[in-house]
Amino acid sequence: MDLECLVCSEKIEAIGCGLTETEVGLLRDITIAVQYKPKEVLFHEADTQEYYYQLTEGVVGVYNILPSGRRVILEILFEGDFLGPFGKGVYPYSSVALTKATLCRFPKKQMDNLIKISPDLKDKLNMFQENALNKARTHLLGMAHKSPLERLSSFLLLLFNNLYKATNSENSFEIPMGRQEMADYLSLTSETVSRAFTELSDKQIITLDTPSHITIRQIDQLYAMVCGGPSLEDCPHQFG
Amino acid sequence: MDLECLVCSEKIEAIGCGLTETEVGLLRDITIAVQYKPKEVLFHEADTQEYYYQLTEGVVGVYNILPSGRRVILEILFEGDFLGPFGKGVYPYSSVALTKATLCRFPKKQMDNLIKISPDLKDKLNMFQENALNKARTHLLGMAHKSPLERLSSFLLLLFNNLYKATNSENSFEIPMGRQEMADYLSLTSETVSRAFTELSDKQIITLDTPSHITIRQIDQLYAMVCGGPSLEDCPHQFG
DNA sequence: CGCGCGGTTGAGAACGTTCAACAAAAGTGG
DNA sequence: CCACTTTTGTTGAACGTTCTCAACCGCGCG
Repeated sequence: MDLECLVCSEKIEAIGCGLTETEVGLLRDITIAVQYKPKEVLFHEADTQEYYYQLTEGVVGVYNILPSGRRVILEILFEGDFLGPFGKGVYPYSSVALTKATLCRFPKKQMDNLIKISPDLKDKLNMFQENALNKARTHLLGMAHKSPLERLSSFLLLLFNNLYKATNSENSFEIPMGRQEMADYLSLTSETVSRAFTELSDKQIITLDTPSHITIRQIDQLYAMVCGGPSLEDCPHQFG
Repeated sequence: MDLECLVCSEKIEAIGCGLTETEVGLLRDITIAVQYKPKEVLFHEADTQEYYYQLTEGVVGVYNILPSGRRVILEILFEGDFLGPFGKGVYPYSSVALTKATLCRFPKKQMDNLIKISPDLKDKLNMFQENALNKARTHLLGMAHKSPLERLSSFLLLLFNNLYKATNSENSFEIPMGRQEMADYLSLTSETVSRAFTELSDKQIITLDTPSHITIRQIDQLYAMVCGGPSLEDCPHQFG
């Protein structure tokens, strides 16, 4: 997974995004790769924006804290996903590394200037935004009138399709977060998530080797849980 | 409410969106205003895209039907909101008029061509997309771990802020849809929505003159229901 | 070795849904 | 314009499910 970020990639240099060599060089100079440990916060809601990020390795979550004190994880980001731009001024949400994560960090000010002069760069960022909109709508759909089992099933498929589909033939992988984080993403409690895991396990649909190492035994059953049909094609709205 | 659509407005001609007089003229020729009655469908999910729309009057909903047969209303559109572009190919959701509605209808093909040559037009549409993303995230936040009372309260404030805030001093207005539609938007049953209405009524926070004519008696209580504080400022994430 | 954290499991309470009856409003036809 | 029919909204009781609170387990770490 040697993913290169927007500015590191050869491609962006090749097509240029309408930027001169000098400009790309400038951006490259001020852009660094940053590393985070699990549960480290990248930025806080309502802080003034300083950076945009692109995730090159690991999994990152974006969340708000409700007045009640509850945390809602709005979106989960995977490799290649982009964080920003976010309207003007301050961050509209907080961001936390769910696993060890590597990101390319772009200073907002300079990036904004480059966006202004490069239509291609702007297009690229709009693509990311469109992607974010699709993810948000899909998630909304996934939360509406769904049981914990359905929610967890669709979540596991989301992980599987985004992280591990190509990598191994065993259909077994490490879940990149804890029960509470899944609960905050799925609008459940951690106990209910736990019960849903044992239920999927009892039904022989998955196996849990450890709480976070999972093997999918009947992926068709997982799809059926979510969509009614046994494969991805039966899910008109799910998984991008 | 004499809102003019993207192509009808003087502004777009003035700044030109990078288009020539001829091009704007062309677009205007092929763009017509269309009217819908309540519950009329503008387009169906999975149909091939033919048109984009901009809502100039009324309220429109966007929805998907789940495999279970349940309808989920993903977004509610108000005056000025734009429908499209939606990725490539087919509509990703259906769209229905909730009230009598007037929209400007743009043929997709020609519109796409104009987008290609006009950066300003593209920017405008990206603004709409950003707006849609914010709405989706706000809605997601509003559904997470919320009671029917909280959901209905935030929904009523959404309506109030989008439709009636400036228009009258009485804080009384017509709800532009039925109980079932609100239920589908709030992920509840129509019975639960009904109960939530009577509860707000019992608490003297609202008055229901008819099922759809509402007067907000204590708007601070409505805000408190949603955010904890008594005014819009206490809601960091709500209502745009 | 024992403490602490994350995860699992259980019992009870709280809440929303379901099903059903009823009431009110809107639409239809004489 | 009124009576009839249909649709929409309200209310009640029973049920099922998730949350809450609490105990317990297992693993890792000091």
